[in-house]
Amino acid sequence: MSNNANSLFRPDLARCRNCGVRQFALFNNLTDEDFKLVHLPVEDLAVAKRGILYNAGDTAQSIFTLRSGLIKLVHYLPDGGQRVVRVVRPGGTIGLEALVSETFSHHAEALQDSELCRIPIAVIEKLDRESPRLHKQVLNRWHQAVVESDNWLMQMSTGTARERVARLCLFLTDQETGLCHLPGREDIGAMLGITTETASRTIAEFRRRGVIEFVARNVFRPLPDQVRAVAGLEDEELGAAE
Amino acid sequence: MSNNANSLFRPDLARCRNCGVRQFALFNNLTDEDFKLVHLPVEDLAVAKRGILYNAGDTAQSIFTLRSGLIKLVHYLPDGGQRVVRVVRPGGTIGLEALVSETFSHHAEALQDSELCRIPIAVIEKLDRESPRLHKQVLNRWHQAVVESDNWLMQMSTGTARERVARLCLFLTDQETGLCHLPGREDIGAMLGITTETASRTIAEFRRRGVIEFVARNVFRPLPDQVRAVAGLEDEELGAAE
DNA sequence: CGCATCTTTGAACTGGTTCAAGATCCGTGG
DNA sequence: CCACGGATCTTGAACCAGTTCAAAGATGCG
Repeated sequence: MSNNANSLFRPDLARCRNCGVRQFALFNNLTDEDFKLVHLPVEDLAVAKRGILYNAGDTAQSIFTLRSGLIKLVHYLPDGGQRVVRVVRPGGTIGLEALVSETFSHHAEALQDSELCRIPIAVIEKLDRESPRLHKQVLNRWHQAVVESDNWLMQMSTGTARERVARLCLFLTDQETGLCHLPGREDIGAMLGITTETASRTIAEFRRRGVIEFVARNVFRPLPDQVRAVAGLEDEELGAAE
Repeated sequence: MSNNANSLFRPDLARCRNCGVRQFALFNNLTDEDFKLVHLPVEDLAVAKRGILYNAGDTAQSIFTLRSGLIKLVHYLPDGGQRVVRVVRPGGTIGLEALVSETFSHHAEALQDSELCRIPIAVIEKLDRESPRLHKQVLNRWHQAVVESDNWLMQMSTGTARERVARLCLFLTDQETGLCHLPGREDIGAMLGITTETASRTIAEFRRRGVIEFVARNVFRPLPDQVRAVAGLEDEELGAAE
């Protein structure tokens, strides 16, 4: 909320060009020309695990790019339960609806400690008008959101509990380390449309059958072939955004 | 594919302004100014029930606005089964991905005889560049797609079979007539992630319990309060897009 | 009329839920 | 440093919604 123009936040977009977050970052392919157009502040922002980025209905004046961590977008059900509608990984864009709506339409909560960039919609709107490149980027982002939404439905709401958990493992596996940080069982339930008990049991079974190896609390090393087999896909790619 | 500039299709966008499809139509709030920018053909297009609008992977050179009927967007599963990812009602936009991708990413098939407008992406891109109004519209449409995708997940992939079928009834009920045209049981299954048998049984049960009244083959009159009660919502609105 | 397709219904089976009791983890304060 | 208490995770057993397999009606079309 507070628009502190103080030293806490790195100003300007200059840094964006060298952003560690590869192709994904919203501003990745802008020219110097483009950057000259903007002098509005882009804030660095950290959200701790379990922290709320925003709630549904909050007035929306910024969109966010996720640099590291993991954010879940949630709808609360009439009965008080929750359903995870999508999970955003580093490089993803969060809260695009700010560009067309007064308020956010989900609850955005961190599943892991996360770092983000908060970009005021004024910046986007200006660039959107004046830089064809960014304009295309924005449309792309939106497309991305639809694609991910559809995939989420396919992957996480279709098939047996075993298949879903396996797909979630693949989705959450870091290509670099080959490790998979699972969220709490309750979150898993809300993502897959199953109960926490079933989530727990299924994971236990995977461990017994050697589909995944225990590494640390809620951290596992999936055996790729095994997991894929259980997930019911043999060739499809999953995980790599884009 | 064939760009017949012959008499078969109404040219120009002049008609769009008076389009029967109310607020929803993509070009609803353009000015005369805007319209003057375009002279490219907008084709009328009819697709019969079970007809294919496009397949996943088809080269995408147009987007579509649905004037009447009902279109399902489908993903085929590795095992040959299908999953309905979204259903578009009159006023909705189909194939937006054409604006950012070479190809369509779903299969689009008519659940009922449907009438659409095919709009070449060149038209959209031109207007998008030159008319801020349409530009906003396009973003809005994209937002709409995400919202509908999320809702679809919530409504059709959450809760018991009874709840899902009830929600589908509400979704498909025409406010004008109060009637609900249900698609084939197999389609219902693919929409709700249940088997055709369960779909059939559930509908039969609804009939017995007087939740819906039989009108004609696959046409029912839902008792609104009853259905809502079963759907597990008492106050929420469902159905009215926007 | 006759064949193909779709829908309904039945009955056995099963994956997942539910409810309940332990086990494990973790922060807190003594 | 350890012991306590709350939260989360695991496991068990009974139950039930939904699946599966199979067969009998409908419906529509040439």
